Amino acid sequence: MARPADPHARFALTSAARAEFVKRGIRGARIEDITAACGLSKGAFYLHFDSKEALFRDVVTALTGELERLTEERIRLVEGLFRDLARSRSRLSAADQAERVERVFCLEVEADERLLELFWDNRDVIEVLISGCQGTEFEGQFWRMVDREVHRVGHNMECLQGLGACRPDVPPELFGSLLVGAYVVVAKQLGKAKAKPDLAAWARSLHRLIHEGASPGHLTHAAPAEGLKAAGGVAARPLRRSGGAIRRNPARSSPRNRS
Amino acid sequence: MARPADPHARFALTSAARAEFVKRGIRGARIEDITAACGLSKGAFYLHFDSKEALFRDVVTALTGELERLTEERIRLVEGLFRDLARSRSRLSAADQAERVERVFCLEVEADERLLELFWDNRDVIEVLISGCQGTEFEGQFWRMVDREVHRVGHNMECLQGLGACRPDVPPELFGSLLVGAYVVVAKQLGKAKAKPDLAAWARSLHRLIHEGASPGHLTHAAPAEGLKAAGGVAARPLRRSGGAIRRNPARSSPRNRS
DNA sequence: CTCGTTCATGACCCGGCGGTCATTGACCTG
DNA sequence: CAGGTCAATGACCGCCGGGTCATGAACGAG
Repeated sequence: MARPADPHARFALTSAARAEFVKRGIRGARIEDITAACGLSKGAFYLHFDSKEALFRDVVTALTGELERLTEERIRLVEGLFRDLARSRSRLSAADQAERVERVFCLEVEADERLLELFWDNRDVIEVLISGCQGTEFEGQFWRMVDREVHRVGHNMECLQGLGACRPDVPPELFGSLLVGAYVVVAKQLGKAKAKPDLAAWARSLHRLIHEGASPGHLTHAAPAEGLKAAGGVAARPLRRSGGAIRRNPARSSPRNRS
Repeated sequence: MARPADPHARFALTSAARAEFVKRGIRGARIEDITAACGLSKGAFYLHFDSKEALFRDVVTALTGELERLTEERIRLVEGLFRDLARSRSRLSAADQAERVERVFCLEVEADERLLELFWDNRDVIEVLISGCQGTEFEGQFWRMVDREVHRVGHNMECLQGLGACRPDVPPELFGSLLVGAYVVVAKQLGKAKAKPDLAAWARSLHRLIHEGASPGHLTHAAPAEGLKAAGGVAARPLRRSGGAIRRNPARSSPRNRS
């Protein structure tokens, strides 16, 4: 009947807690600091949450849920395309096959763009998952996700190898470590970034670089792979209409901090 | 005069502390657990160290010192080669230039092999620096090193771009994030690894992959870059005599843990 | 206005751990 | 063997911070 609870309290506590977790980690954060930051008392905290960990669990669950959604979606799309390719492999012209393979790359890039947006919106939580959750139930969760992703990327590349759309002399997991590693580094950098970098351009550049390699002369080799039986198009201009993907705002793409 | 100190105590304490730090982080580790693990009392700890942090500082200083030595050595060698190249750029034949550029890659790979050995020997310390030092003076140290490395690699690639030995349409720092990111991921994986993976093969494969890209057909393009004035050789068989670098023991190269 | 309900407070309790120090006894010297 | 030194011990102290709960006050219903 009486005394309606402050409707902003829960949100205020969550925000303050996130900031405090970033600063001191989950174990290092003091509940009194969190409540003081939003003008409440320690007791008020326990009206809304059972513990620091419970609060963070809420936050992290929202993130992982969204993450899982994105991942399922991307797997659904890519696997569909792979099945499609495998089924009609003999019937499709080389050019058609190449076009489908390119669609895989586009899907991956687009999915990664969405992923990076999510990273940006939750960069504080990610920071905590990476560096600030020792001794809690969340310890290791980030790196388990990393392992999963390394594996997923590896699986994808294995499929592409089977289709002759990817060099077969590289262990698939190496692609995973490479790609995911880059994402780990930016994810960590986002935590310190002042302004939001152009994440989409970054993702496009990255995929293109991995695909084509660092050596110059990538614009000239239209030579076919043996696996795809003279597909050719994959190597040429692979990602999107791709135009200015790489080398759009070079400085902004990976923000540095400190001198 | 009397009662000589146990000569093994310091080492035993350090070892036990490292294990405990990995398990619980620096703040989470209890001094009594450390001393109990080597059959000593809490007081004994303070005979040898001022605090947990002081102990870990010793350990970490040894590692960073070695790291710095390796890095200085690699910079000295690579910069020397770059100066050499820049000075004699017009006088050298295209083939000679390409040969020098390839030497840069070899140097980098060899330096990375030594780096990975160091990672392996100190995988416990690295684990702590990554995940277990929140709230201590070591917080962020790992990621500062990562940033430095990203920058260093970026600088290298910038030099190579200037020489036409690296595609110029990629922001240099992107190479850094890519390469260093992969190292971060393995460094973390080493912490959980049961057996020592073939780190040298891994480093060779990685550099080669970044250089040549994932697309098939990398064996065929001998097309020249404009910067190096028809150098060509860089793209062909770039790293070492390279033979079986990639695809030697594919499963072992990036150890997985858990199912 | 009165009363009951729920929110909110912060003093308090308590367990855990870093760090200390009086005491013990192992070991060396003479 | 006696005396002296110093490594080693572990009981103890004090602080810190998570969690509780008696108390008070804000609010709505009647």
